[in-house]
Amino acid sequence: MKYKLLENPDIEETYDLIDSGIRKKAVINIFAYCKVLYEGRALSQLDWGERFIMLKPDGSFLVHQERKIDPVNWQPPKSRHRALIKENNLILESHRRTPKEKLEVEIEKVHFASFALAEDYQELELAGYEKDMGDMIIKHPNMIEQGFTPTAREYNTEHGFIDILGKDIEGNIVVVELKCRKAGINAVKQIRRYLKDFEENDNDYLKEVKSKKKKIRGLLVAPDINEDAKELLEEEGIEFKAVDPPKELRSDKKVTLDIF
Amino acid sequence: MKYKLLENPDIEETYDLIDSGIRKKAVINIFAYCKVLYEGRALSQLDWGERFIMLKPDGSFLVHQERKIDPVNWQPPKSRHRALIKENNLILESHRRTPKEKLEVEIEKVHFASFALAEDYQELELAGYEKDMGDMIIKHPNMIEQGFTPTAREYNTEHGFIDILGKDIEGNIVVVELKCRKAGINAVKQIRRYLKDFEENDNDYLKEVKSKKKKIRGLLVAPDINEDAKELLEEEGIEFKAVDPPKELRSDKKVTLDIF
DNA sequence: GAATAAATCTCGGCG
DNA sequence: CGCCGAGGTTTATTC
Repeated sequence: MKYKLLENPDIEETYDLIDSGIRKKAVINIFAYCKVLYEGRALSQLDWGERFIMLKPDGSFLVHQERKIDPVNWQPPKSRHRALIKENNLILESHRRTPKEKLEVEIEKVHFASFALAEDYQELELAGYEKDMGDMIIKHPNMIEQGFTPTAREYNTEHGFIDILGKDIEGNIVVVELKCRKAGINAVKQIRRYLKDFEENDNDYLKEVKSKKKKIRGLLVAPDINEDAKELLEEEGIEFKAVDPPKELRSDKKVTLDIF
Repeated sequence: MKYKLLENPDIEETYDLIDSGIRKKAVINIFAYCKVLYEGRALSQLDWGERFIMLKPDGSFLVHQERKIDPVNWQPPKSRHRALIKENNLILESHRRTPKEKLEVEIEKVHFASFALAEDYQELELAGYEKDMGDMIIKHPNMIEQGFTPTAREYNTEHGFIDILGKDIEGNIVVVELKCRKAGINAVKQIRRYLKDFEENDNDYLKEVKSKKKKIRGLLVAPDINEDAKELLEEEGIEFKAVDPPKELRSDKKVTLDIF
């Protein structure tokens, strides 16, 4: 189930929704009449009122009022949430170890609530960065590996653009994803998604692969990779090549929209 | 209508919901497959993916992914939003003048969308602040006015706690609201709400007022007050008394939960 | 883990 | 409008 939406649910229905939402690692959204208590790096209280509550699968917890960009109360990623029913009210608790802090939301009435599994493989790309790295690799394809030949740039798939598409020395297709900073797990998920899209969609490359018995390789190119990403990488048979971004990367440049 | 909730709406239904939500000054929440472009203090693009979008009536605009407490893209308060339909996709635009910046969200598919008018009269109360001011006034009630006598602290009403309840020299009831910083319009709304709650609910104070033909006065106590607040204050017949918070306010103190 | 630096920092206050 | 300072800053990087 991709999402679930409840209008005017009672406390128990909401409890079940939150509980299953947390287990599914979904994003939970609630509009409710509530009261908030925070104890940790500071101590604060927010009396009864109607707010928007968001629980994210990374352990973030947000309570938004109808003003401001920042939440009025929150808990950072990696916090642990749980729900419980006390005296016919719903209590949402979020804890963190270091520093020790606790957020407690008491809910009296829920207007609507939902959980949703968001498919999102994209990271925000600030202008200029990946672009510079791509330029460098198009210019010097041997940086990636001996005999690599780029065939397309920003190749469109259903879920976004493959940074560089190319062939290796044996004629296998290579799907290259560039990151100018240490690659995280999302970069690997992104390549995995592209490989899937690529294999599911008919295209000239795919015909060639099938007819000539060639492989499709996934290759992540970044200055470094973190532990989580490395694990998934090996699990998925995706490769990694350490490449530092060009040095002028950090220089201030005038960027305009036309680079897209 | 307090809120409206649409499941799996088409682009035009969503457009109508957003349009009326903005006019009603409601908070709008959307879960959708979208793409984001930002141009302003920086330049960024976020390719297609499923995200949570929130538009607030103060002009804030948030795009949340399923990680982090900060939005991946946003626009600050006082931005101007509008929706339009282009080639069967829904476009949400948000502009700001100084600095000039623009956020553009292109939406292809909406899973669910809502607007909601949140009743919320409370501001976050950080421990120690109002408390210190209250202590000072309980100790020296003449600071507020000659002959003022506190009768209750944190007096409970339906919509929160009245900071100090007391009597003036003529025996009229005084509802006192404390702010340790410059009071805004919300402080006045809060007193107005308390006065209403107080008058609607039976209690001993109210009986006394009725039997002895006394008045109920609203009094805002803060170091200063802004123009908006002053206007509403006079309109509502609520009074204001300038009082600076105690100087030790900023000192680090050990605070515990029992102060609430 | 702690320490450090950047951020479309945000938010409030004051001139 | 601007600058300045604080924040439960958050976030990523380095050690």
